[in-house]
Amino acid sequence: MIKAPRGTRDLLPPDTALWNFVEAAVRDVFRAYNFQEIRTPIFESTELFARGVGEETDIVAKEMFTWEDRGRAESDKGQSLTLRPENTAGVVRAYIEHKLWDRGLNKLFYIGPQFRRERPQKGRFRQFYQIGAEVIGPASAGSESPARDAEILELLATLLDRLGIAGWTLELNSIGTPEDRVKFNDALRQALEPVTAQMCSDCQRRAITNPLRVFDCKVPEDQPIIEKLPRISQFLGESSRAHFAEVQEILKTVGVPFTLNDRLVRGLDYYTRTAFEFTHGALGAQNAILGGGRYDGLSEALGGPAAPGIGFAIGEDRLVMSMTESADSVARKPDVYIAPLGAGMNREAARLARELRRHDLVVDLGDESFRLKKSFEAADKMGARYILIVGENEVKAGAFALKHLASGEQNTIARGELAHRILQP
RNA sequence: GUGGGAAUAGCUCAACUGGCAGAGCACCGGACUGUGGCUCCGGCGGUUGCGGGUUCGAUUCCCGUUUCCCACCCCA
Repeated sequence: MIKAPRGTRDLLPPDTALWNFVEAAVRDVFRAYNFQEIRTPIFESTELFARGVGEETDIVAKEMFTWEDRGRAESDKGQSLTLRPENTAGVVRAYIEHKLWDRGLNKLFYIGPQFRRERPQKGRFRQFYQIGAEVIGPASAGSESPARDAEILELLATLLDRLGIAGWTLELNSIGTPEDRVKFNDALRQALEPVTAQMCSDCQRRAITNPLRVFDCKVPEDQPIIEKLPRISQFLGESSRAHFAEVQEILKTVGVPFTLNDRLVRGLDYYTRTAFEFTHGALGAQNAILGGGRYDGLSEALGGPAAPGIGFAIGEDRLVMSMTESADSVARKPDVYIAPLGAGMNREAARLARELRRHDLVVDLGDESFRLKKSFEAADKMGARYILIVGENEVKAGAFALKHLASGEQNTIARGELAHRILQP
């Protein structure tokens, strides 16, 4: 039997109803904040991710689905393409390619699949779905303002609350400008030098390759050492410090709770200043439900003009997992199930179904070969509100037996009255 | 990529130290000719993930492999 490839899965009904419910709510919230949708290709030049996300990141170094395209001619080498492992780089590429700075501040959102060649576990898939947004534009359009950071965070709090996700935590940090980070990195390396030997093997490796990641260490024995290391907050320049303070002030003003976490670092190279993560307890080790931050230098790194930006990506799979809403409760059930009874009744049923559907009713129907009992069982199973019996007697009389399944109340209703009657709750 | 656990009917799970592969739910039919849910009766459903090995005999033991789960790495 051919199965879905490792780390991929089918989303089946009724789960798809829950996904659509989430996406509809998301679109609704984005609309309120004047975000507009963007759709970028599902694969891009490998170079985009190498330059945008960073050669040294795990994502680029070992988690991409990459292949060599064929050239136009036999002799052409063809270019290296990659299934997108995230969507920010693609959006910024589109920003540059279509000169979107002419539109001032761009507030864009996307919903779609991303691909990473990781080992699957709970809440982690090789094809997973992200809901994300990017606010990007020239600084003159206000793209750099702490008001944008706060707006994004407030939007996210609104969205999670709206979806009924209880118990989320917003963790917030500023990782400064690249210049701030250079100073911090130097200090960190200096502080680590004498103590590295006492730390776990992972930390010894991190101390050399990416000292920031030492803060991710979960080994208990290392914690006292880590506690004494310098923090990024001590190295923030005046502008980063003021920017971060204002973000916090706005959040307090609008009443979005957050906790400062100066050990929060982001894995992608393009992040600057504000960095954040929303976590949820019900997700096991993959407790990050969404993450994001500022990327003021990304556009330039991709060969575009200066275009500060901030964005986030929600793991839709994880978001759905942390919801308490059941898929069944959000699925729209048929208003009426039509039961044709006896030879020739499929035609009458089809005519009635067409009429009722024009009134925006959800209509399903059986088959004239079904015994009535079977039609009732089918109507019950799909959760229909009414069953409408279409037999010879009804057609002759021009009035039909309409039964409310929950109450058992049954009436004979004239054809012209049916839609009106069913529309009532 | 590293370490550990698991895989038996559509789903959730049984099957003693190796001895005829089962239950509940679901599905189909009947009891009940045009009236459902409840009940009762019957039926369908399996290469025990896949491939090898040991054995008279393997769901059970061994090896390999695939997938899932848990953790690490990292991230959404």
